[in-house]
Amino acid sequence: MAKVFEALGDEHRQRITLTFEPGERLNVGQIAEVSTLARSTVSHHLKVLRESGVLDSEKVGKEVYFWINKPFLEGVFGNVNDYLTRYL
Amino acid sequence: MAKVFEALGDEHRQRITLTFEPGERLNVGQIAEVSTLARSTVSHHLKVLRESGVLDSEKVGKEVYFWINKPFLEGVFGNVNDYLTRYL
DNA sequence: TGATTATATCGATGTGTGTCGATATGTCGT
DNA sequence: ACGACATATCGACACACATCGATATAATCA
Repeated sequence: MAKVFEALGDEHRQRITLTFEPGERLNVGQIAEVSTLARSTVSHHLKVLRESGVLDSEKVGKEVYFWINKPFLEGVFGNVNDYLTRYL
Repeated sequence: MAKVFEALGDEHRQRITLTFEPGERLNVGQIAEVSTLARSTVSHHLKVLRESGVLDSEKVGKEVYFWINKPFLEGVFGNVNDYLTRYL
């Protein structure tokens, strides 16, 4: 959960995360297209986001598809909200 | 709101934030005592946290007291939760 | 098998930022 | 006014990390 803040603390990774529309799956190339960064750099950020749990990924053929790990994020930010509401 | 993630993306700033007990107000010295960092470094992190909105502060005499900006955080993470629930 | 495409990794570079000690600013008490 | 204390700012340094091009790995197709 500390890693989530660390991952989303980067401007580019925030932008990448918000690129996904509901239920959408995108591969590295598609994300790199709408980004100003090099493909290798995008690949690096996607790795960070996946390792933090924000994104999940699956290899399909030669492409790797990423998507928002919604259940995980709901859990994390649910905890944050619980903490805040308990915090009188 | 991007700044909140940026502020909480740092390990030390997370620790500082969690140091506060409900309703508690702490000055720089008190936080520096329970931290391994130098006072000037703690002061720097507190500045980042205040500028992001996570903390609020007030000068009382020669000391500056900080506390969790709970309404602000509730708003921010409320938005995050709204976004997640709308995100089917 | 060889060529092409998609992605990841590697190596190098530059920049940002965390860190500290020292100094400056501001406040209280004497 | 002066000294003591709390905090902020400054200057310098070190290190982490973002970035890129080039190379490596993997998969599809001819």
